[in-house]
Amino acid sequence: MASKGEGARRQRRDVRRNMERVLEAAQALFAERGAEVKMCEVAARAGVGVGTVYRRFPSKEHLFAAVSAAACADTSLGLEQAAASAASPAAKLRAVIVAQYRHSLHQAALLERSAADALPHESHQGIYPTLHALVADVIGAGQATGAFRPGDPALLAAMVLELLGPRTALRLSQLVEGCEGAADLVADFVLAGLAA
Amino acid sequence: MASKGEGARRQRRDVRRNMERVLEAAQALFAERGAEVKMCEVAARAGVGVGTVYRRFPSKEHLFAAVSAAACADTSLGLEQAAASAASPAAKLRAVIVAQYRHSLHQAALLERSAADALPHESHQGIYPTLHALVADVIGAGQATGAFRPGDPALLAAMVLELLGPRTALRLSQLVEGCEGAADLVADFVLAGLAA
Amino acid sequence: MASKGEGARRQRRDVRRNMERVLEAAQALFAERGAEVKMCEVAARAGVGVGTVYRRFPSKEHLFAAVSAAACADTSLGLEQAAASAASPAAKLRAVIVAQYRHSLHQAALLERSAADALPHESHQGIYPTLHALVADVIGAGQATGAFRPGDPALLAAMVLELLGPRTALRLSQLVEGCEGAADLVADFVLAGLAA
Amino acid sequence: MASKGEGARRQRRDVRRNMERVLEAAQALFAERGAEVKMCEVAARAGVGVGTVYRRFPSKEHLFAAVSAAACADTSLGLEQAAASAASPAAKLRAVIVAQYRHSLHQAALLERSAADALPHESHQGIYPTLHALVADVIGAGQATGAFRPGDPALLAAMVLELLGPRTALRLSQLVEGCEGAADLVADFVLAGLAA
DNA sequence: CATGAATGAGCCTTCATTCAT
DNA sequence: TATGAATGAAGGCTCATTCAT
Repeated sequence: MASKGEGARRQRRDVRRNMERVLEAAQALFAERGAEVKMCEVAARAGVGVGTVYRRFPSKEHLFAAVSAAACADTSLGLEQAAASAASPAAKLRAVIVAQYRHSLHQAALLERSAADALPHESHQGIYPTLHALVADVIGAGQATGAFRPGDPALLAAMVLELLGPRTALRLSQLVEGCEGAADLVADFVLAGLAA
Repeated sequence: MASKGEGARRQRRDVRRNMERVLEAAQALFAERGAEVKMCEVAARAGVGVGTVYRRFPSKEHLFAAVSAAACADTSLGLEQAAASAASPAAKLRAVIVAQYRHSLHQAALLERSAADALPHESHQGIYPTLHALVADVIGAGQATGAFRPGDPALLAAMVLELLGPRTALRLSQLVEGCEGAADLVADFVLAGLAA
Repeated sequence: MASKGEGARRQRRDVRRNMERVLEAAQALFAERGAEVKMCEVAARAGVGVGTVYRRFPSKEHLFAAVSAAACADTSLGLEQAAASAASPAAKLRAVIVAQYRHSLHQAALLERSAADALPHESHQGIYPTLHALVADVIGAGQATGAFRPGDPALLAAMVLELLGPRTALRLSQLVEGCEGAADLVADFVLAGLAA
Repeated sequence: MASKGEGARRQRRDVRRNMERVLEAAQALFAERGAEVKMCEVAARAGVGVGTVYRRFPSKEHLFAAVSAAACADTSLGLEQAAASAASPAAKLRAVIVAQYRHSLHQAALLERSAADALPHESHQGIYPTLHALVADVIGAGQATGAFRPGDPALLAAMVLELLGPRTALRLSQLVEGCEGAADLVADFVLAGLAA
C-alpha cells in the first residue's frame, strides 16, 4: 500500500513534469514559427508521445490557447509591476513599453492578436485588452496632470498599442541590436507624440 | 478570316476577364484570410474551375505573389503621387500616411510583411522597402529644414512604418469609423512625435 | 460556287495534312516516351490545337492505337518483303531480323507488346502475331530442309521473337553502335541456336 | 514494466506485420500493373490506411524502389547460388537461367529495367548489372575452356540477357505451362547459340 | 473545322486526431 | 497513463476531354 502510494505520488510528479515540458516545447515552437508547427513536433521536442499531448490538451487549438494564455498571464504580471513601479504617467508609460518589449522578444508569434483567431469561440483575447486598459489609464492620468495633450485616451492608447506588438518589438530590436534601445526609441517617440 | 479574327479577339477578352476575376477573387480572399484560403475557393469565387486558376498561376504561391505584387504596384504608385503632391516634409508625410491607409483597407493581409514569406525565393519584398525609403527621405528632408527633431532617419522611419501596416490601418479605421480619421489621428501623432 | 468548291478542296487537303502531322507527332513522341506523353504535347508538336487532335481521335487511347497500327502496317510490309527477298530459310530469317531491327529503332515504345495493353478491348495485337507467324513458318521450312534442328516451330519462334522486340533492338544497337551490327549479332546467335 | 515491455514487443510485431503486408501488397500490384497503381490501392490491398503506407515510405517512388530493391536482393542471392552450384560453364549458365526464370514469374514488372526509371536519382539499377556480369563471366570461362565460341563476352551476355527478362519469362512460361520448361527451352537455345 | 481556354475528377501527400497495446 | 502507429479527410496539383468562339 505504501509503495503504491509512493508510486502514485511519483507518477503524479511525472505527469506534472510532462505537462510542463509539453507547455515549454509548445511555447518555444509556437513563438518561433506560429501556428504552423505540427503536433508531433511539439511532442518530440517535449520528449513525449503525441498521445500525451492530447491527454492534456484536447486539440491543437486548445494547446495554442493554453500556451498563449500562459504567456499572457506572465506578461500581464510584468506590466502591472512596471506600471506600479513608476510615479509619473510619463514614467509609467515608458516602463510599460520597456516591460512589454522585454516579454515580446520570446513570444512574438504567440502574443500576436492573430493568436486569438486560432480559437475564435471560447478564446481569451491575449494581453491586448489588459495592455490597452493600462495604457489608456496612464494616458488619462497624464492628461489630468496636463502632461499629455487632450484626446480620447482609448483611441490614443489603441494607436500606441500598435507600436507595442511583438512583431514590432522584434523588428525594431533587430535594428538597434537590443530590446532596451528599441523600447527607448519607441518610448521617446510616444511621449513626444503625446506631449501637451 | 474576319470571323476568325473576331472570335480570337472576343475570346481573348473573355480570357482576360477570367484572369481578372481570378485575381479579384484571390485578392479579396487573401486579403481577408491570408494564405490559408484554398485554391478551389478562389476558383469558386471567381466562378471558374480550379484548372483555370492553375492555367495562369503555376501554384498557389505564384498566385499569392501575383496578387501581392499587383497590390504593391498599385500602392506604390499612390504613395509616390501622394509624396509628390505636397510641399513641406510634414505635409508629405501626412499625405503618405493617408495614401497608405486608403490602400490598406482592401489589402490588409496582402500587404503584410508576412506576405513575402509565402514565396521565399525570387520573391518581391512588398511595399515596405519602398515605403521605408520614402518615409526616411521625408524625415531626412524635414530634419534638414529644422522641422523635425534629429535622429537616424532610417530608424525613425522604421518606427513610423509600424503604424502604417495594413492591420493597423484596419484596426484604427474600425475604431474611428473611417480611414480618413484614422490616418489623421496617426499623422497628428507621428508629426508630434517627430517635431523638433 | 466554284470558289466554295475550291475552298472545300483546299480545306480537305489541309485537314489531311493536319491529320498526318498529328500522326507524325504522336508517333515520334510515343516512340520516345511511351504512353506518358500529354495530348497537348502531341498537339503542340503537330502545330495544331488539342481540339484538332480530338476531332480525329476520340481519345488518347484511340490515337495511340492508330499510331501503333500505322507502325505495324509499315513494319509488316517490310517484313514480308524481307522474307520474300531471300531464298534459304536461314537467309530469310536473317533478313527478317535485320528488317525488324531497322524498323524498331524508330518505334521502340510503340511496338512494345505493352502498347496493346493501352487499349485492352477493341485493340489490335501489334506486329507480333504477324512476326511470329512469319518466323514460325521460316523455322518450319528450315526444319523441312534439314537446316534447322527439330522442335515445335511455334515455340522456337516465340523464343526468337523475344530477341526481336524494339527495346532489345534499341539496347543492342547502342552496344554495337548501329542496328546493322546488332541485327547481325542476333542473327548469328539465332541461326547457331537453331542449327541442326 | 513487464506489461509495458510485452506491449511494446507485441506492438512492434504488429507494426512489422503491417509493413510486410504493405510490401506484399505493393509487390503484387506493382508486379501486375507497374508504377501506375494508386497508393490507396496498395493501402487497401494491405488492409491499412494510406497514412500507414506513407509512414514507412515517404513517397510512391520510395515504395516502388523498396519493393524493387527487395526483389533484386532476393533474386541476386538466388543467382549467385545457382552459379556456384554448378561446375562447368554450360551447367552454370543453365542454372542461372533456371534461377532467373523461377524468380521472374512473381516479379515481372518489378524486375524490368524500367523499374529503375521510376526513381532516377540515387536509384539502384535492378539485377541486370549483376546478372550481366555473372553471365559475361560464365561465357568468358566457357570460351577459355573451349566450350563456347569466341566473341565479346559482354556483348554475348547482353544478348543472352534479353532472353532472361521477366516479361520474357512470363510469356514463355505461359506457352509451355511452367517455368521449368521455358527455362530449359531457353537454356538449350542459348547453349546451342554459344556452342563452339 | 480549328482553336485553346475551361473543366473537374482524381491522384499524391500531409497531419490532426484516435485508440490498441 | 504513455505511447506512437494507424487513420482518413482534405488540400494542392495534373491532364484527358469538352465546347464556346
